Amino acid sequence: MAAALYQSQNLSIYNSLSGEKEQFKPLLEGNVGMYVCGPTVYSNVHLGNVRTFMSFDMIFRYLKHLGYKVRYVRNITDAGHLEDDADQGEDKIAKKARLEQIEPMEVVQQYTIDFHNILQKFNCLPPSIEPTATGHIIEQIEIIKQILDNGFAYVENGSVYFDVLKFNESHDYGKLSGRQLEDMIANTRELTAQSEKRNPQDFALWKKAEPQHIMRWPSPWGDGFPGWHLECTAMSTKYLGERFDIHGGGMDLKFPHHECEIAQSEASSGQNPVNYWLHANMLTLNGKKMSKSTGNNINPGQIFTGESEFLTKGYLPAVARFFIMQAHYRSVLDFSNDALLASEKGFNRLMEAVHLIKTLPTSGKSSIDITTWKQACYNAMNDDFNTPILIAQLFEAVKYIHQIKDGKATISKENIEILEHTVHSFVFDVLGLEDTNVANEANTDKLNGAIELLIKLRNEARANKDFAMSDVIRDELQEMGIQLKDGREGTSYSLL
RNA sequence: GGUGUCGUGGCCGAGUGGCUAGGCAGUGGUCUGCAACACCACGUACAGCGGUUCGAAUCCGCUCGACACCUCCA
Repeated sequence: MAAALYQSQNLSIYNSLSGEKEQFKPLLEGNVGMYVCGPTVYSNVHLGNVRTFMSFDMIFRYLKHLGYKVRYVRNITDAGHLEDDADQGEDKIAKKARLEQIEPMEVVQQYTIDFHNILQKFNCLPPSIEPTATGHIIEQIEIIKQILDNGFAYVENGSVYFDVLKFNESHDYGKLSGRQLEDMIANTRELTAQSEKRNPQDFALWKKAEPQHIMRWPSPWGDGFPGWHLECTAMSTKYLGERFDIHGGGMDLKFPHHECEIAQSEASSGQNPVNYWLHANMLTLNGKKMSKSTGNNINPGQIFTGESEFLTKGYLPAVARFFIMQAHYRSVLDFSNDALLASEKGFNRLMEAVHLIKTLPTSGKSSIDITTWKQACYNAMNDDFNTPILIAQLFEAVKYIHQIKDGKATISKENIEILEHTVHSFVFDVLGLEDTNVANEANTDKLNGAIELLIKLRNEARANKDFAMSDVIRDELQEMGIQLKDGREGTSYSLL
């Protein structure tokens, strides 16, 4: 068996916990456990959500490409996510169900399906395991018991709260987000409502269900429902263990959500749960964070149709994915129609070149150093998944491909296989860009014949200097989205 | 107010002490019946001010500005 790629490639990852790039070394050689916080399914995903999941999809894909066996767990939050983190307010899903007068699980089902559909359109691979919060109530209760036993939580009127102050005496609450508990306390606003919590920094592990609350489960503390932060701890522990390699999520979950996860694990199992914390940055619109509540957002489906005040036309999902991959996952990226337009052109140029590879002539010798180029692609990805640099390298390959085609460079049979394989691996497998030509393959033969005929007729007209006729054929095909290209070796076409 | 990130050429967007990022747009050229497409060539930019250094967009300080988290959001 050939050695896995990861043995020769030196992957380093920016770890939010240390604030530094670190060499990646999984706990168990050849295996990676990765947990990513999934959506709360109370409304349609917006494009900002998609960016995060797409970023981790790319990471998942690259790890697999390197030969790691990856267990990728991404949850569905279908209970327990309250409207604010002060542990007040209604459950988001229950509220939606009340407003629409349907069962909470209907809400969950509807938006889970929407979530899956959208991610599939963007060519995101499904995770290895996609657990739901409501499916893991027992596990959550068990963790609460442990935290209580260890003295880091207290019961108050049927609810259980995590005792942050107590925890901070022996542990470091705030190490992920770089906060000091003292600062947090000093900056806490006065709570108007009287709280059951001993301290405003404390967070709910289990909330007592009021009689009208429909999403409820029995527990040692009475009927209630689990706290939002606890779900992720329960599910990651169950499927990846008390310690695992990678935990990801959006930047906005760093505090308090991920900070609380660390605290819960340390307070229950005594383990610092995660080796590498990864945070994907925000996607902005008009320079501001996309947000469901302010209306500054765009639904992914609108990108395909162009039905949005922010867009002049629709775009292929692959174009949107290419646009997102052109920025580093840790950078803020601003979404705009102009940027998408530019990406569309670049994407098309890349695809054209990819399709040219199999038509290239080979020769005995290569004038291009393919091995060095290939390693440059890996170096880009090994440097904290730097997809913009990878894409720049892919455009280097586009240049090579044209040089070879024009006879300005040569490539050996052996090297062209490396070129083709590498380009395909990175474009399709790692970046997850969909081949725009494949979709039409079924009709290609018939279409091909018809267009070839038109090309033949047009060229006859041109030979007879009947340019009026030849231009009609050319222009009307153009209208239909078929572009004729007059080249040195005759006329070819491409679908726009 | 606290914490953090960032400010790159017309636009998007990498990089990070000395060596071309890349894409889009633009200009010139090749090709063409004319075009389109395609390809080739071309841009020395890093908020401002000071400092460190042989040398800084890259390090340090200050100023200005933006964004994010602290309060639901990926």
